[in-house]
Amino acid sequence: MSDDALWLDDAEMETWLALISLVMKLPSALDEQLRRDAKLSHFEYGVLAVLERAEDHTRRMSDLAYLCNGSLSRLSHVARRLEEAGLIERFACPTDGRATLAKLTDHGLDILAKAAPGHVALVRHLVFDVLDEDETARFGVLAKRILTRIEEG
Amino acid sequence: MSDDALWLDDAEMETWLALISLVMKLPSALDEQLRRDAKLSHFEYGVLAVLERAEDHTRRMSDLAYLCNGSLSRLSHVARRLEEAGLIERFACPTDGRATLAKLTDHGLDILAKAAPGHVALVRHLVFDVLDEDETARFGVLAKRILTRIEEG
DNA sequence: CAGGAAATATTGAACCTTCAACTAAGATTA
DNA sequence: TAATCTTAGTTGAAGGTTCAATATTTCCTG
Repeated sequence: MSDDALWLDDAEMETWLALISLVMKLPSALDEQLRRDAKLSHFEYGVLAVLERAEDHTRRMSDLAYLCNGSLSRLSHVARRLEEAGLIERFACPTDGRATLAKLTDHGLDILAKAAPGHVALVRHLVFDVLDEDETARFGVLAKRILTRIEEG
Repeated sequence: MSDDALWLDDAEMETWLALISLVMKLPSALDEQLRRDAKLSHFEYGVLAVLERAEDHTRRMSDLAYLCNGSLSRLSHVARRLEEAGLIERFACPTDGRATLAKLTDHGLDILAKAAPGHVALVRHLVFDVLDEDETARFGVLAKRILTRIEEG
């Protein structure tokens, strides 16, 4: 970690304040819409969405946690609630006795399909309606660069 | 809200996944360092940092909540804990009987000063070490544009 | 292959945030 | 100015997340 430059200059501070505000406010905005339209948190929506794209609508808990950007413990609690609500089911992995597989149920797929259009519309409204094609690409590149740093830690 | 384009194209999806991962992982990264070095959450650090820059190290609760990107209720709970820990104090506003003012104590300032270098170093490491001057400016502009949308909602 | 180390997942407790209800004070208006 | 509306803040309960401890299985090593 570079310790030389010990404070942020004005331009850096301006960008940092924008980023940190974005980071703190985007989740609430997404949660609000999903909670209202589908009684799901954004994290729960993410779990369903990842499963929907997975082979046989099934994934290992630990893979799922990674793909959903959450801890395994967090996922485990959420999975219990989703299972109780009948949106997913869990069962032992046949090839690795330690692993648990989570699978999207038909009901879960229904709920996801009902929630998705409103969610996508919001994402488009908040992000892609204000970024042109070029800006979208550049923004993604920079976000990924920061993300890589975070994941290295 | 535009309802026309109902799904994200590949480039948009790529950028969206990067952004949402960033949004979900940055807080934990910041929390971890601050928790370890100063026993503060990032939100608590933000409260102290905003007060430090305020006139007389004092601000109204509602202004503070806005500047910290949190709800007034959240701030109220956090302020109680910070007050119990002696990092801030609260007192009635002399000019508006409804308002409460929060003020950074000397002890709070000490704790903040102890936490700041590590925090800034982490921010620099995660963000500004991987963005040049031009990228920093552009990234800030785009983040602010999205932020504006969120705040309009 | 026995024993220890690492990986996978769950659980309960502690902690934090959100939500809704409530108190109190200032602003508005009839 | 009395009645009402709005603004500011706090609080307790409900719900979600983190952290540490635990159980179980697999992998590795001597």
